[in-house]
Amino acid sequence: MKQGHIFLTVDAVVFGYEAPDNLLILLIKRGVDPYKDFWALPGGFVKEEESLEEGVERELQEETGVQVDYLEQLYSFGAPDRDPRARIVSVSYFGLIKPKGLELKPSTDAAEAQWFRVNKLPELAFDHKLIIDKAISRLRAKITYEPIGFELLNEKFSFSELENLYTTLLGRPIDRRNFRKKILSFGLLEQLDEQRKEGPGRPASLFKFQMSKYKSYQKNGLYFEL
Amino acid sequence: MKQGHIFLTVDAVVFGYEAPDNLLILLIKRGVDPYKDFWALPGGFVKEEESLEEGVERELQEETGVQVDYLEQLYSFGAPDRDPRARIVSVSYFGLIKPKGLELKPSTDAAEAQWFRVNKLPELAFDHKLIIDKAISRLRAKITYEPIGFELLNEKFSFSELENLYTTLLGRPIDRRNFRKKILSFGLLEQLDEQRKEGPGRPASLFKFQMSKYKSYQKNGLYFEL
DNA sequence: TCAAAAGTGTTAGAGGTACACCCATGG
DNA sequence: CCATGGGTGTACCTCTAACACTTTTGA
Repeated sequence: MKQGHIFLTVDAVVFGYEAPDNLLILLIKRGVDPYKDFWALPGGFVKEEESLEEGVERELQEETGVQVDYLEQLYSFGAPDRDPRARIVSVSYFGLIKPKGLELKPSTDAAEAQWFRVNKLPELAFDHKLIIDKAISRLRAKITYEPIGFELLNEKFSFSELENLYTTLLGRPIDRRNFRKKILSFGLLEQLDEQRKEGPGRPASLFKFQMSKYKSYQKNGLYFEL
Repeated sequence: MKQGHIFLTVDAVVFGYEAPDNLLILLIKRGVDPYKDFWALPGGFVKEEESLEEGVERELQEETGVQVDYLEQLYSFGAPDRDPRARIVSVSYFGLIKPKGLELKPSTDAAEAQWFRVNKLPELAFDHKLIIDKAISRLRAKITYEPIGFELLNEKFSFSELENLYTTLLGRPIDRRNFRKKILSFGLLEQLDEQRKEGPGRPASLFKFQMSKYKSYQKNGLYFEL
């Protein structure tokens, strides 16, 4: 089996959402060269017996203590010069995490782990900026045709939270009435007998996304679209 | 730099189209174990100094003699047991080729290279069936929102060729008038002063897809959609 | 009673979908 | 003149997009 020394890592772009308009990304501060003290995506080498997904989840757990609520493969980056040490190909993943999982408990590798606002990112190690840009595009595109936005909200949420999330992600205003109509027309939300009263104003009814219903609809060819 | 021995390959799912209703995939017959004499996707190990794309294109050239007209990354497959020899991660690519490039001239590795109809595929080596299924899904989805179908037709084509292609890929009938109206409404086709007369019937006007126009529209946020 | 956020319907226009006949050519 | 495939227009209906006032609560 011939092959030059090509190494394989996995990296994760994990998004969080902070009401009302902050999209967050989880980064770690590198403790070693190259790019010592630069911020970088969590990730690392895959173990020989674990799947790529298991590798990402393990690295995330080790470096930041978080567990994602949603994970999918994003893209593989393999430019020959992307890492100064050696030829390293990174299979990158795209993760989403609900607000209640946002606390960080870094343990092993990472000197620090921290959430950054997407529009206030620090300078990044390697080609991680490129990876993040791709992840943001994917997120923006994907929320218009798959109901993944719910993975950025807690299980119970109000319509205005959902609306703020979409406004933030799409970067443009949304008509509240049309939005509510459209979302409700999918029949995928369960309205709870519960309201949230915080701050001033009328209390908001809380809803729950019915994932199981979505999955069964999906098989029968239902489409979720904007 | 710790890491178990993980190897990296690239594989390509290359599609061709044969009028009026055959979608083709390019396969090679394996000359060595494991899976000796099974059909498999063209691909192989990446050289240390070449990019992943260069690797795919080189392997394709070596094994089948074809040059793709379109290439994009598909997905990376990395289940620990996908190759019986060792842990091998495959970064798979998705290629399209115009009809005039369909002739095969296998040269180095491959005992044979051959086009197969998608609905008459042989048993495949490794997890290549899985990769192909993913590629077909991607192709089906993508032709509805990006003008990649043109990469499966020669530069000059008639509307009925385009219509047959879409019918084949989508697996459902298309209304000729609505289809023509929609496609023309994008303003991306140039009608040539040329017709094709073959077989019986009225000669068909030929068209050309204006890629450069598409790319400049794209920057200004135009959408191509079904 | 005021401020703040939640909740609610209608209308005009655009776009999608369904549908059938004439045209140009070769044999 | 017949067979074969190419080319064309209209009407309905659905879905989208625009738009403003009332309700509920806490202070």
